[in-house]
Amino acid sequence: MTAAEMSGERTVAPGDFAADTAVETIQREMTAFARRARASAGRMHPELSLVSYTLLGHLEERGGCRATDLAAHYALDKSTVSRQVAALERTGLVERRVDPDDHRVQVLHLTESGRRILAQVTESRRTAFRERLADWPAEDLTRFASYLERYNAWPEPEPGNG
Amino acid sequence: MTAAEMSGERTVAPGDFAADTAVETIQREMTAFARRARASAGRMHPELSLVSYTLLGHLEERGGCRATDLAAHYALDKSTVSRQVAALERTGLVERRVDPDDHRVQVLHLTESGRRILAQVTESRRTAFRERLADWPAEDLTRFASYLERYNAWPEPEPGNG
DNA sequence: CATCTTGGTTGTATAGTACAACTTGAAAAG
DNA sequence: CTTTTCAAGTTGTACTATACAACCAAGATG
Repeated sequence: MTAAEMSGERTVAPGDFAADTAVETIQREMTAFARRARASAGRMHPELSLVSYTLLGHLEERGGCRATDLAAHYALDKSTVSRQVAALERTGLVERRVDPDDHRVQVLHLTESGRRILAQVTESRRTAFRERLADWPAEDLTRFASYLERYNAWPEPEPGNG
Repeated sequence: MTAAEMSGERTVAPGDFAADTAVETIQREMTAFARRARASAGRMHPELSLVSYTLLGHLEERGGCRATDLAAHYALDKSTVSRQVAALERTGLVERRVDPDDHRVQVLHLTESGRRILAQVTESRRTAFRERLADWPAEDLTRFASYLERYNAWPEPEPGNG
């Protein structure tokens, strides 16, 4: 056990070598993960890319929203979202309803098919994650989950909209 | 049995709801992170993409290796690596030396410039990560780091070479 | 030598992305 | 009520990362 660990919890300070190497490791591992995730998601579910999956997920969670909201939430350019949504509409997973109060706005909703596919992919992803995490002690899982939430809570700059 | 298990921690079992929601969270947060990482890395360092960065990093770590090794290590198709390396060579960050024992093989090495740029980007990434993790207790950092390593240790299928 | 294997490149196609220019409709300013 | 400004989306264009298939070149094996 390191001195840092023995002395209880401290925040990072210059010269804290254990924390330094931990930061290095986090950086390296997050990078490695990021590099792989897209391709591996694509291989797992050719029918729904990682991006489409997250967009559908947001629609389900929110019960429909505007393209602009998706762009803001996911730090994507509105043109990117426009094309993604167009593709999802073409494949019948999403439908647009013009907001009667503001004809510029198109509120996006999952279709029945969209809901079904999303559920399928969610289930299959869940299975994969479960398998991957099967040997983990429950306490480590909950800690890992909270670390990730905390890590991701950091605000990132947004393109096109920020 | 691990120390964790002895101390009352359990691995995931059906019906363990705390673990279930933790797995959900991990899935959601890893996904969110993966979606953002590339673009955010690109905004941080327009001069060196995430992929190029990791390739250079591997070259530095190994003190030079073959394109095929990079492809295997990063689960990339050899054509992808070929083009990435070609780009890195064009920008003078990498040089190739034909292996005298096997003229098919081109051993890749960082150039001085490559080493310098890599160091710069590493430093700037390190700073960003440090800032982001500044408020974390040291113990959480080391745990998070070890969770990530464990998570990433899971083998993923390789395209083109696997 | 003939064939197989290995390392690498090139042709082609696709997804995802951004930025800039544009359209359309709403809201604010005069 | 115009005119200007703003907001939501779309489209044109370009670029990166990627895969797969077809290929070439050079060793290795029969």
